[in-house]
Amino acid sequence: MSTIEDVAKLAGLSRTTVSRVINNHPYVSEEKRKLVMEAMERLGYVPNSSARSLRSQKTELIALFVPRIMNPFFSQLVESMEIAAAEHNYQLIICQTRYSSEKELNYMNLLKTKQVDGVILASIQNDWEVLEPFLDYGPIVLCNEFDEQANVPSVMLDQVHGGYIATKHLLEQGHRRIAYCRGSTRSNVANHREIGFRKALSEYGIVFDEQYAFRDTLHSEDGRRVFHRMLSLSEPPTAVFTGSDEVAAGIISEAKKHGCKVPDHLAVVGFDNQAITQLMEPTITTVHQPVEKMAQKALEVMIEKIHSRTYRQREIYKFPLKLIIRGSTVTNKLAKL
Amino acid sequence: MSTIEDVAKLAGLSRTTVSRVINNHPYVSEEKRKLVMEAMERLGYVPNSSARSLRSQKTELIALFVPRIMNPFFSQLVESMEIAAAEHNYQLIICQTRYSSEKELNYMNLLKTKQVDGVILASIQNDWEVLEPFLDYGPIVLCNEFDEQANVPSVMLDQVHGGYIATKHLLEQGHRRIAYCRGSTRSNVANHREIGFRKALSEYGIVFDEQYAFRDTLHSEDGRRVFHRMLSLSEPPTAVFTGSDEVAAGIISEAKKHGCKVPDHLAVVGFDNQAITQLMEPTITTVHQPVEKMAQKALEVMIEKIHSRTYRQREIYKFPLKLIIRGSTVTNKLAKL
DNA sequence: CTGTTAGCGCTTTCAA
DNA sequence: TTGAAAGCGCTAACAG
Repeated sequence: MSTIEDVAKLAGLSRTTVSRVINNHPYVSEEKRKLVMEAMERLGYVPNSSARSLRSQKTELIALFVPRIMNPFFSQLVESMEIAAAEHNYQLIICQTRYSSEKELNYMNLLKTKQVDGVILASIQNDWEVLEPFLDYGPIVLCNEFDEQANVPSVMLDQVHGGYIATKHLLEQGHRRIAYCRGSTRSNVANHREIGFRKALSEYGIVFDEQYAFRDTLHSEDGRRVFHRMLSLSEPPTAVFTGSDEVAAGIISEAKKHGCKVPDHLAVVGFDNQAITQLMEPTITTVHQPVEKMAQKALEVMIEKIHSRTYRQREIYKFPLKLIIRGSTVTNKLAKL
Repeated sequence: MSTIEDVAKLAGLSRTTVSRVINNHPYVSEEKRKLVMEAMERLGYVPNSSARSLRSQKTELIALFVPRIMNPFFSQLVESMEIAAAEHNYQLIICQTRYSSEKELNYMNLLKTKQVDGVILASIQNDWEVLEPFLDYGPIVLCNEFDEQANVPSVMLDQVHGGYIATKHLLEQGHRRIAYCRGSTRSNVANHREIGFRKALSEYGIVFDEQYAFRDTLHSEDGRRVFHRMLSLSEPPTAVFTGSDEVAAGIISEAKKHGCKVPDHLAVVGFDNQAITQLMEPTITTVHQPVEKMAQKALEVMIEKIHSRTYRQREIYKFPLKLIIRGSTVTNKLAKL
């Protein structure tokens, strides 16, 4: 394991000069540069990153917080973020909070102990006042999630609009009794979608009926459960807006199993535009989210913050969502038009 | 940003004593320990991890190489591995090779530069002789993947058996013209499955017909493509064994679209037991892989290697696979028995 | 253009 | 049971 000292000796120069070559500093003669390069080559020298970090107070590491990776939305976010990070010579440390505020808080220590240069939160499990003090130690950027109180940059999607266009689509198809499935109760993403949902309803003079609301639906199994609960209502809904394609797929699968036709008896809208939407029968109407763009932007903003060292500034970057109409809300004939 | 020095001063003690308290060393009087704890508390002190790493030559970081995260199999692997790592107080750095040997090689420098304590390869893009020299810098453990040449631990699944039981199941259903879809051409995982596939065929006296082989099938779109290519054969297969549930789902979706009944006209076996297998209609017969167990074991082995510092030792840990029979290979009536 | 020197914050001998 | 001091490998004033 050779050090900068070894290289310096072999090249017959000082550590400083070697360091200058490594970091592409100016004021090194071409001659000495060559000497250093050769010595590095001969020794198979690579700078020790702990030493570098200690000295420069930079780790080139960013922590990304997600509830869990298996959720396809977050898989995609992690994938896009890792690619973006690599392009900027940063590495990504993955932290799964598993929806636990305790775990989240624990992972926040990565910032305090200087293990990472910054934290990107794609999920928030604690109140902002709990997280805020960590800004003393490094930048925090919100990605996908959003918090009213947070005095940091947020890169997000227009979830209000997402909820709105999905619901409006169902209303335009003539539906009036529309059920609503959302994920985590504390997420602002879900809150915003609900606002859009209600806005569309109210434009059609419909008052939202709480019996049609289902909270904490995350997986296909939840969808199956919801289907049965909807059926058991005195006036079952004719359409349902869900917060995820998996839930939508669960509802559709269970509906078909019980002879309930989609979309004729029950129209279903998903969210995320995952692969499954094109594999189910009928294919699933859904809302496409520009995850890749969001991830890239969040990473750029993070890097900018790391350099500028101004962490407590609220900035909002919002990307649009797009409704993709497929078979689960319109009959095949129409879908093919 | 307080340092160990600040704590020492406030407590009226030496850095050494503070360090002893931090690291739970013996020979610290209860009285001084309290003093130190209080001082740390008052200052909100947390040890700087770069300094620690530099001094102790440990980062508590492990790099996990995967081709890409979006693939549900690897999502699950990453998820399980992160949980296992967290339990052992290690963090995971994610490296997506995107099937590129160059990117893989580039990421290997994390080991050389001491940014991580070890590398877990869940995918191999370079010949072993290229990777081997990195063992001078730290441990490498193979997880899921396997290489004949590699003189390091491998934690793997019995893919030969997986290919065998899946194929045997199809043979038992009476199929004789069985097509075969596999993923990446250089993966040993796929090679092993193919060995199992051929073994089952030969037990039934069938010589594998290369026209039934489809390579590099990864996504549902590939499945759709394969379906059409199978149809165009003079003697189309009556069953197909695939290397992934996504490909299987693509085949099934396309088959249904063209009035081909599954499993009556075409039986399909997937691999991975992903969520989609229970959502498709028919549900998909597949092979379950104990990903979580494998991930845990790989992590344990890695930690053991980090401590023992003996990296060049071949050890094989193999976990069994299980066939899960569903609707895509047996008619509904039978499936319900 | 190059070298000397002083740390970054921590752990660990060694001596008391 | 405690502390002084050395040094992990690197970068960046500063001086020349």
